Amino acid sequence: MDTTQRTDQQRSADRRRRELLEAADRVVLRDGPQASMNAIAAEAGITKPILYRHFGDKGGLYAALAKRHTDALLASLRAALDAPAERRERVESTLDTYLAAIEARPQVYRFLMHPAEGGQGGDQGFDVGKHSAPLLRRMGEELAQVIEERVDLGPGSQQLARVWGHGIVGMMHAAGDWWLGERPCSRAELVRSLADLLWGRLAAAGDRMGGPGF
Amino acid sequence: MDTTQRTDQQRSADRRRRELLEAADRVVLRDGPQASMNAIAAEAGITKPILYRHFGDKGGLYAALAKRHTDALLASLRAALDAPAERRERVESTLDTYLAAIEARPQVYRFLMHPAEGGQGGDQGFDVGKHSAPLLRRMGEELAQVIEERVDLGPGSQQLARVWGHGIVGMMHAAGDWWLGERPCSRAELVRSLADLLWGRLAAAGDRMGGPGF
DNA sequence: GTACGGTGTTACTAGCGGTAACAAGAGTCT
DNA sequence: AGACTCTTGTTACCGCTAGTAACACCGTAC
Repeated sequence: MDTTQRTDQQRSADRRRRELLEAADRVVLRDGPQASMNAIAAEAGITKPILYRHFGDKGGLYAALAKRHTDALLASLRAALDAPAERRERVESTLDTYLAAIEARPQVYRFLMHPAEGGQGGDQGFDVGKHSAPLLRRMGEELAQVIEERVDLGPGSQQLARVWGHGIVGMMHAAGDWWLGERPCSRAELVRSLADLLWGRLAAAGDRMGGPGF
Repeated sequence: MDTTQRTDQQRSADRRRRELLEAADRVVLRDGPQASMNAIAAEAGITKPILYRHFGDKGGLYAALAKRHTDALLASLRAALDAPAERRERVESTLDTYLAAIEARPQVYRFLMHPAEGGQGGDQGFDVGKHSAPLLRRMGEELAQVIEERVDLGPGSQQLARVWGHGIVGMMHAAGDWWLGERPCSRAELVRSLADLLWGRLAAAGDRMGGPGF
């Protein structure tokens, strides 16, 4: 009686929540990250207070929205990361997966990473500053875990793996961001270049002028 | 007559501008990145429209503010980057310079990188999203130029250098951000770990379980 | 019937970025 | 002297935002 009622209501609420998130998604993808709560509510065919009842505040809505995309992206990355292949191949495949994702849906990516970039109007966009870090952090921790599991780094391996995880994710992120804006080369070339960097080609290359003393 | 007059006025305007920027700096460092134009104007002892006459809009003020810090940081980095030392030493020194800077003035750093992170109030903070990229971009391009000048990368070196420049800067940034938040190790250890990563230790390390086939 | 929990609305607050309109001082030209 | 202009400063406003309070409706349980 009470239980079935409750579950029914809960289900209904969950479905509604999903609908609202999808509406928010549409608006954000259309209007850019500075989409207002009013606009999202209108797109969902309702008014603001309902949105606030479901998500608390704008940050809550954003967090829910970001979690969806982040989870999806992380799942893809995990697949590439855990593939039964050689390390170099796995690294390249992971890089490529990430870059393909941001290439395929740049607006989603920009929304997750850069709060209010597009649009000429006011700048009260989503306060993604508080949340973009968590995305990068999650990716960094995930990668760190995989590194620690699969690579033999000797003593201090856990700490080293975490540094590397966050570092590599940052490299991927920044390079991808720059590449997405300028498109100076193909995705494959970018992947190769980054993998080369991780493979120590910087250390292996010779100096261009004079000796190391100058 | 006209010229001296003009230069006088220009000088006065420049001085005023600098005063305003210093006031803005104080407010941003005190109130966090969500400092309002009103608050900055009040700190400077004036009212909003003057601020707008000097900087156009909030983005302009932020850009001016960011340029000061960015220029200072870039100058330090250039010094470390151009030092007459071996490559590994130069890399470590540059990493350390950057990390020391963000360690010494985390509030400035957070302001430059993360728009509205602190504070519990409204989220109409500085719209740094539009401008944090430029900082990373500038660092990336700078590093790319140094790499291209000093490292012999064979054909396609320019493009490779740019990819690496942005990638390394991103690595430094993300790792530094994470490190600043968690402080899991000393600065020196972090520097060493990152340099090791760039030196190909990831590629050189052995697998932990099974062969590369699993 | 009536009380109730959920869904929805309208109407509002407080604060933001940004601007128009106006006032006052200082130097300049006639 | 008086009018003209330029800079510096103000007050008062606009339109927008996030977020909230208060009220209305509707199906169900007793």
